[in-house]
Amino acid sequence: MSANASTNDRILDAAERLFAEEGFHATSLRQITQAADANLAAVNYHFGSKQALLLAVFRRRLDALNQARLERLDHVLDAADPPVLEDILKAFVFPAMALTHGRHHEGQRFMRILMRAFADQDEQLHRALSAEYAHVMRRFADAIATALPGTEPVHLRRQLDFLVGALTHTMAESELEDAESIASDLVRFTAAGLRGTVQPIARSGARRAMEIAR
Amino acid sequence: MSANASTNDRILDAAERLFAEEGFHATSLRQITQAADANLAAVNYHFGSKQALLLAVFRRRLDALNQARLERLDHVLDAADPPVLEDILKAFVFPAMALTHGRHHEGQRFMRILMRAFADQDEQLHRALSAEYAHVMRRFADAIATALPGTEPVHLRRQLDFLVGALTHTMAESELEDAESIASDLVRFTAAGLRGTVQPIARSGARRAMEIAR
DNA sequence: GTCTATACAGTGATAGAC
DNA sequence: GTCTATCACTGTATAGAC
Repeated sequence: MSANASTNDRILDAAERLFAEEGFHATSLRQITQAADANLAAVNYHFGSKQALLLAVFRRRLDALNQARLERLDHVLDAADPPVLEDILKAFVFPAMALTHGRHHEGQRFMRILMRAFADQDEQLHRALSAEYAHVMRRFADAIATALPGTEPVHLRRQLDFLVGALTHTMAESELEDAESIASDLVRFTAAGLRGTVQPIARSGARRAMEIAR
Repeated sequence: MSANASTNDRILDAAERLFAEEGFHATSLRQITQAADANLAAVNYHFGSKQALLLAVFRRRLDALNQARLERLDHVLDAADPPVLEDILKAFVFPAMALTHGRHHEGQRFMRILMRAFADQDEQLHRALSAEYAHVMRRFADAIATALPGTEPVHLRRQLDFLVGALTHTMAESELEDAESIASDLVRFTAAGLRGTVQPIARSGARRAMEIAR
């Protein structure tokens, strides 16, 4: 299958596999190009640098992940109004878990790179990805605000960061046997954390109107 | 001050500073030894490898951090019986935050390396540190179980992992201006998460005895 | 455009002299 | 203990072939 693929794709596939198996820095471009049946210089030609190659590997997976999240979120928002908090959180957590435990072993590998490189490295990659998927975070924050009216936006963004941290850490850490059970725990934990720390905004006209409307 | 220190310490100081400023892989042993006024081969002589040097840098800080955590935990457990959940969580979170925002700028730098290398790299460093400080995690898990009787141990360990993930992610991410406010949010969030997801153990003799004893 | 061969400066590590 | 010299290897850049 990868034999017929373009050089670009063969390099991406080989890089993802090797990064996950050996680690980013432990993998040399010579290993990658050899596995991809390409010339050493092909990496710099197609991607610019080793760092940029890593970014491309990420993007391919994260695009799919975040699209799956948003689609699931849409379904949740269509199903109930106001939406159920737990369902929103599941829409965020479960596609990530599915990625690591799909039938393709690649996904499982991938999340280890994700977790590792999410923190590691050059600041650039991290900031690039954060900015690229900021709109996903905002859509989830908005949805949660709908499910939990009266939430202070600043605190909500922070708490979403708590969730992201817990999720990535757990996924990279756990032995991945009982991933579904862990995901459920995380959703329950986060829902309780959010419900328990709702910061009602200072009483304003809008807030009072909302109370009346209920 | 570092002029009178031993070669070993001068290397550690220089390495910590440079790792934090430039990143681990971006820092060469030649830079470190030059800054430490030592010979290139001194690193391998004193520490064995660049990786082992990083581990030594970590250990020096984490020993202090976890000792501070445990001391504060002791005070909490002495102050009230059963202890207050929030106080236990503060004992875990605040020393970490203080480390990043101490008057010494080193601390702030350090936490960025921590977060980065905690995920990155060789599995070895990560596992080594996890094992080394596992007893700290257990003491906190035990304390929380005391504050929230009826908690299922398995879920508690998981939730502590949620806290660790959220903490490291947030510390590495946040702009560190309002660290204290973030730390408070995290404690409140985690406390709510824990209280909201207490999994009472299946009613057994032990459980019933506990209820009677109260 | 796509790919290749080759060169280059810099890396971590090590063996052996002092 | 410390230092010098040296090694194999790295990511990157470029000139030129198809």
